[in-house]
Amino acid sequence: MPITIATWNINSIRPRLHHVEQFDSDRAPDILCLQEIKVVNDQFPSAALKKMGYEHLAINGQKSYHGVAILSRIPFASVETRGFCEKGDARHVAVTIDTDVGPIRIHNFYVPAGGDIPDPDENDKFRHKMDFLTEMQEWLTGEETTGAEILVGDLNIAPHENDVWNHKQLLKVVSHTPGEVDALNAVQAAGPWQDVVRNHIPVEHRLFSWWSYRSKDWSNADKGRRLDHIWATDAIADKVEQVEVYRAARGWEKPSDHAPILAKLNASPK
Amino acid sequence: MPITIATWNINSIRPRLHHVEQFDSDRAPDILCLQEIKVVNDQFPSAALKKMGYEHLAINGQKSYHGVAILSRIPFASVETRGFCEKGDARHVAVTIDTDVGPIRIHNFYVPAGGDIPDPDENDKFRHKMDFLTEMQEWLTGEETTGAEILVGDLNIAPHENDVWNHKQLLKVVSHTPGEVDALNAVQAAGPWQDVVRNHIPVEHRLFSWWSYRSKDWSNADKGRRLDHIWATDAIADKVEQVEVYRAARGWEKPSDHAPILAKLNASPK
DNA sequence: GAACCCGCAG
DNA sequence: CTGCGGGTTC
Repeated sequence: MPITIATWNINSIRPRLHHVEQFDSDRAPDILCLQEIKVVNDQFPSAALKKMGYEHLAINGQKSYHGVAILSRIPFASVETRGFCEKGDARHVAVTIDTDVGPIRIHNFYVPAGGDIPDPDENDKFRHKMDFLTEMQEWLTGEETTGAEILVGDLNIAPHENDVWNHKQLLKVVSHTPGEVDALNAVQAAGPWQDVVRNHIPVEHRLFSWWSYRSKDWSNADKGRRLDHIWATDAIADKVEQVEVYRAARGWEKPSDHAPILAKLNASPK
Repeated sequence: MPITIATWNINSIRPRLHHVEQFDSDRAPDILCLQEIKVVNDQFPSAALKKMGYEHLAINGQKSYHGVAILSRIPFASVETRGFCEKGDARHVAVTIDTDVGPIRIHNFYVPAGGDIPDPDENDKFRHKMDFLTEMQEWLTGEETTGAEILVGDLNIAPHENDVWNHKQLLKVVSHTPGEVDALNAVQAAGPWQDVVRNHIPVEHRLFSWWSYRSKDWSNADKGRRLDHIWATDAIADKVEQVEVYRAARGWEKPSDHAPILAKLNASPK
């Protein structure tokens, strides 16, 4: 029995609970990592999600902004959260599950968006994004040695040319600047982690996970970016059998601006 | 073919367009007078309403607050709006239609709510309400001599004992104070106008058109007030065959706090 | 309780 | 464009 892991920036859980239900009934992931839940833990709709079959919840919530959660049908052996940049922002939660190929740790990240101007001196939000990536890289260095790890989330960076609808035009736009891409690559090298989505859908193909609310005919115009990622350490990367961007969710009524991404892992809960 | 005229404080047209559709499919009034549309004319959903059969629209809109409109299946011979209290508030629109009993002018009013404290010295909003009623009375004096007129709207006053759920308790509450009732009676005498709703449903019976959002079990508790009215001049009052408060609308999802009121007029468009 | 605005953030 | 929060009005 494979384990399906999904990641989705839900852009607030409260007006989107029904979207989670729909996604669950369409794809039924075993583990669903959410970002931007925008609620404190007490207001998270835990009861409804447990009813849906997600009996195990790891929530790192926050009022109004950010906030991450991991919903799971599989019990957690452990749960941890980490603060970054001494900010008190809820941007990380991790769980460990026990499987027939050993324990697997799953990190769920929400990297700061970074504001409009890609200059740390002019823009505190961009500085925060870059600092966050540095701290992430330092913390995660040598993860591979601890075993099988998955890292998912809204990393707010589209690294490859075909991760954006127009490479040239976006080189100066926050999310696709060379500085950000370098920083993201440094994080990736720290594990080292493999970009398992791109292992299955090579960089020759365009692939997006986010489309701005501002673009009317989003699907036809397709001015998207791949901001959401699923990574795995070498120890587990070749167990990923299949990946999917569930683009349909972007077309639902009052959607999140992000689509969920899924990875099917050849491993069984133990 | 009788003409059905309805009045409804819709509490913002934008989140309530579907309610108008439902009301139209349930009762199909020929003329629907709305108050508190809360949009400027350009943002009024004219296209959708025309599609619904209301090909003739007289809109006096305003950003955020107030705003009135008359939707009609019957063409207008003329349209007019009037400002009150030199405030620039959009609280009045009138149309004239041609019928087999001659032209009929229909006034649509949204009288100021008046705030919390029923004292013009302490409360500018209450002063504005009282001034508005005085100006209304002066302007409308002798309407009867000009022929057949209908006056509808949210007048924000419940004149009779059985127009509120508890007469004694509401004597000091804005909407049912003796001062307001006197002022409303003075307006009514100015036409003179007949309260055609009370012609058909005598004052011995309780009758409400508004229930606060705050009261949970609104229908059972029934702590309502009759703030919405349909009046007619002597020339036309006896042509009113039937009236109804369409209470069902208050029970719909995300409703207005007001229910629509209808009057069936024994006259035909010409 | 439910609209509106505004400012902030994505 | 769409979310949240805080202030205001009805």
